[in-house]
Amino acid sequence: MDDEVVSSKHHNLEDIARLSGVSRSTVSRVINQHPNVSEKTRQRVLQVIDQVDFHPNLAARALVTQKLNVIGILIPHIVSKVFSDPFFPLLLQSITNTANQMGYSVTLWLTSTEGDSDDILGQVVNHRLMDGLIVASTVVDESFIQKLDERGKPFVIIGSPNRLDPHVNYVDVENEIGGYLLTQHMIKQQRQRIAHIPGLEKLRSSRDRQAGYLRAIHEAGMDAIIAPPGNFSEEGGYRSMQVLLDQQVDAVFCASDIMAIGAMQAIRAAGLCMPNDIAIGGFDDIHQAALTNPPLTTVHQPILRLGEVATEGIISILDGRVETSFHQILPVELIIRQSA
Amino acid sequence: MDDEVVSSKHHNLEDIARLSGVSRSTVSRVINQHPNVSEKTRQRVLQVIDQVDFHPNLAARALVTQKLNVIGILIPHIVSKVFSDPFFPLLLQSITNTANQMGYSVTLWLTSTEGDSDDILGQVVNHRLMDGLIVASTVVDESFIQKLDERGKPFVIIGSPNRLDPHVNYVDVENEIGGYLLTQHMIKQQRQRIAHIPGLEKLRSSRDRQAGYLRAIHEAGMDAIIAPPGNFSEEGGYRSMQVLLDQQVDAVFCASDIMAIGAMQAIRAAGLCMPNDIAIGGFDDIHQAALTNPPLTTVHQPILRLGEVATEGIISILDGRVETSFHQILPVELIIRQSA
DNA sequence: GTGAAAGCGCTAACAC
DNA sequence: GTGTTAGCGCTTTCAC
Repeated sequence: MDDEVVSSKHHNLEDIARLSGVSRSTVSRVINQHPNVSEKTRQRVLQVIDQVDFHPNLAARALVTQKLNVIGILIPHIVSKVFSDPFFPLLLQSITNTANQMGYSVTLWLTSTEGDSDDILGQVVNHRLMDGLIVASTVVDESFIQKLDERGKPFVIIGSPNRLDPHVNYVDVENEIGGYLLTQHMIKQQRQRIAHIPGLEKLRSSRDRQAGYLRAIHEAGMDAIIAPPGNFSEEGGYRSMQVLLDQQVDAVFCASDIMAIGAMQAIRAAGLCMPNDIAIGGFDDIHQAALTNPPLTTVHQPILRLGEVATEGIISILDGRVETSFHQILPVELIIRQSA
Repeated sequence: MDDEVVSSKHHNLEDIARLSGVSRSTVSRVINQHPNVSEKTRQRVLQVIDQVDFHPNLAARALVTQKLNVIGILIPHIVSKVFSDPFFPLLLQSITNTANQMGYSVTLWLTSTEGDSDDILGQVVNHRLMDGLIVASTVVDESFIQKLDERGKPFVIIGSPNRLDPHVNYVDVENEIGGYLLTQHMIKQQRQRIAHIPGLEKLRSSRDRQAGYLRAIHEAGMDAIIAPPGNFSEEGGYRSMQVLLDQQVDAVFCASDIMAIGAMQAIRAAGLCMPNDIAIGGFDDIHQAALTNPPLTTVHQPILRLGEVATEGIISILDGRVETSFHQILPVELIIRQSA
């Protein structure tokens, strides 16, 4: 009857308790590192746990603690398109790594912003298998943010929300300053007609970069030249640049490196030379930016750090280590290479 | 005492039962669509559920059913590097979309294959908040597969495992055939010195594509010319191509489109013309392949379908609708454009 | 420092 | 067709 049956089923606290000659509660205390356990019993229990390779049932724990140690990442985008930009992959990587290191696992939600999105957003908001949420990029409409709020599910936004609600948590980079710095750099280089290729009208990050461009242009008393948005894609950058080629520009600030790469192709296709005929600048400082010909002058944004800060932020909130809302704006840096 | 208290806490089955004047079990039956409920009570209960916006606690359900409706995706890579290729983003998208549609959510694990990987792999294997796992790409060593097996956690591999175990589930594409078709196409075009740029030695998909290349070359009685592996990166393709430029090749089959794009840059930088001087072919048929100059001849692989099949596969297993192991090899297609 | 017992919210076997 | 009841595996008072 006291067989040492090695069943294929998972062990539970009761098993460990029996095998180490203590009660369930004591085993629980050991696992949760409660102080009130004698060193001797702790060792004995730990040894049994190790021996049978026991891992507690997290669903059962969640049922009583009301906490799963799971965060969600929501990317509300037609991702196949956006993923041609390394921004999201890098973000995913830093979020999952940071979360895993802090003992959290990560649930991924990729939704398009159109069509059946309501269903999926509802699915996300009401999903009971997450403690909190990181929302990456803010094409999300206000109603979604409000739904999250009503559900009482903590969340942090990467990128600033369109309407700045003081109690909404977010992490962002200095988009406006980045646009300003790069444009200013072009002005200092005596460029006469400096154009801008925006990303996506409805994205705040895109609008902020454009605002920085405009500030520098106006400070210098120059005329703004704004191309059609390039949708943050290589082809988009190519097409927007084609439009600009008719307008005798001698410098272009693109709202992303990927668009800058597209624009460079258009410039080369037109038989023009960089940076002599046209200077070009990007934003992001993705890996490829250093490998273009000529190497791309751009604004570095700390993508990995963005994910880290967002993750640490949401986890602080979930662990109750932070009560106020937090807004963090990470610094950018002008990287001067040869394209401008 | 019978206050209609609208508390901010979550409702539970008991609440719904009370509000609709039935027992917990009946509510449970309604939610789980059991047949034995009268239409009248069903409607009443559904109305209450809708009214208070009730969503069952999945952790509690999991505790009794032993099933969470969660699958994990494991990508065992230094992802920042691999993600420059749109393969994984597309895969992620199709897996999450398919899973969500089937009522599953998806947990993401990105691990590097080096350093602390043991810890994370252990974390993944022992994580109790997943029913099954999709392992994307097989740099995973045998010991990991064995661990999964021991844990009894069902899994399916995308890409063939290095050692073909008949009871291991996997989904793959016709890598060998793709390599064969493209090489054969170059042979038909009278190319004399056809080289190959492999991806990553330890990846089976890479080796299979190379095997297809070799089969076609040998059938034609030609000499094989194998460049150093390009690591599936654009720079890698560039560098491998530089090596080939010294060897008077007139055609190159690259194991991925991204490497082909890098190779094209090297060819252009050498002042050579495509396809006249050198024909070039890729593998994947990523979006950018149609936009290169000249447009890239390549082998189309159904990436989205790969994710769908893998997801449907693991879910069939989890839902007990399939008892035998399954191996599916999806067809590829030669896409002839202008580069070869 | 340790154990007994209650209960988290749900499902399912069993009674009626 | 519906209600009662016994757990699923864990944490957490409360005794001792």
